[in-house]
Amino acid sequence: MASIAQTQKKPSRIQQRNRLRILDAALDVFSRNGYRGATLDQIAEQSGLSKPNILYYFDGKEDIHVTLLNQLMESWLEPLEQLDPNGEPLDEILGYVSRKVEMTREFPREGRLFANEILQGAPRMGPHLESGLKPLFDEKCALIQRWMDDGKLSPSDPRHLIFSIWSTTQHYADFDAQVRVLMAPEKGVLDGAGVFLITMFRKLLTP
Amino acid sequence: MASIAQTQKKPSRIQQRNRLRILDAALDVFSRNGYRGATLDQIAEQSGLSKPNILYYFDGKEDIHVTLLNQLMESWLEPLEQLDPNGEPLDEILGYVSRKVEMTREFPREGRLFANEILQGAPRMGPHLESGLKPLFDEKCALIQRWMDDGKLSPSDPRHLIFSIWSTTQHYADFDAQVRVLMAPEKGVLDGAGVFLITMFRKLLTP
DNA sequence: ATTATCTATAGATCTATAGATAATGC
DNA sequence: ATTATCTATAGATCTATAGATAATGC
Repeated sequence: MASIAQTQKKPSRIQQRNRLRILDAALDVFSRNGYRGATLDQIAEQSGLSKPNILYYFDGKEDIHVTLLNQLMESWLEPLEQLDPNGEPLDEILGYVSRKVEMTREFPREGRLFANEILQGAPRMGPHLESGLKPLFDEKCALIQRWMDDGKLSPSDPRHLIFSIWSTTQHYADFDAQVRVLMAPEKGVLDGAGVFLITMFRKLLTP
Repeated sequence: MASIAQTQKKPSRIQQRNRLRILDAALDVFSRNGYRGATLDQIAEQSGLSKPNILYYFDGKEDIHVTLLNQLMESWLEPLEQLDPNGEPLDEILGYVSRKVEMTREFPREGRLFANEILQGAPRMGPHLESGLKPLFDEKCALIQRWMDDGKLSPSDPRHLIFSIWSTTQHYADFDAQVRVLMAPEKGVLDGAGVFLITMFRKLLTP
């Protein structure tokens, strides 16, 4: 019962592979059922490992969850970080919208994991939001405000602008069950969404 | 142990009051923790009734949850129903946006309850979405499409338009924990949001 | 020798019920 | 008499650990 979780030898090949399998299975389970709705049994079955074996790789259910959230934060900030102060303002914002739509397409589970966490009041992510997201958010809001002051973008509140980009794009992952019912058997929902959203934000921001 | 839940005598005064207390407490608990994250203990404490007493009024945890979701569906459809085919198109849509912002302000718990349910794949609400929401959604999409065809509104996809109204307004309730971190100690966040969203949708839809 | 996995089970948490007792309305 | 509430606990579900065994790398 030499748990590896708290020691830090270099991880073996098997170890790396199994940790990845567990995290991938856990992402499925946590994003679909929320933290408390998820069970180690589900993660075990989904990953093909036994329950005790999972606890050999991680200190416990919470450890798995926290590991996922930490990874998530990084990939969540990245698209916003790419907003380039030296780029053409309208292109920069519309590019950001595009990237968010693509992330919704590629990482719907991550989006739902995040939504679950925030919906429950961000019990495990609160500090990360303060230390990681807040400074970046403030910086990019200031940048957008400058663009607006310079007349490069039609003026509005940058904070609500960013919120509306986040909410409209994430909607297609987070409320997927509802979108599916309402859009019937259609394919390419996200393509349509992308076109719509680019148009909307272009109209909003063109000076 | 004469449970009242499955019989249908006319409810006494005490009974009505206690059922309301339970439902109000349950709305708190379910909306904050999700279905599986909520416990009867929490609902009992929050409502001031004992756990067995709660099960005297309801058949079980699921019964309470389903009762809440049923009530929710009605109040959720109402603002959309009010879209008036005989009204001035732009005013109608912007009025709808306004009503949704107000609902976010007044019923944040209901919004989060709904978000939780959809996020988990709508296990208990799927049929309701099909039978209740879908027909109304289709009808109003057709109405908006007519307005666009008549040149009263700038053309775009009515379905994505409605999704974007839902997502931007609900965001302030569902992601409240995040909004709070980013908007710091500010008051009147929703007032600012309302102004922003009305402006955005006006620009999008003005022909 | 060390790393990885398994069986069995302890211990905590939760939903729900049994059965008795108190409160209320004719 | 009926309605409402309480105590006590059964039974299910879950996380986590103990302790033994199998697989792997020098």
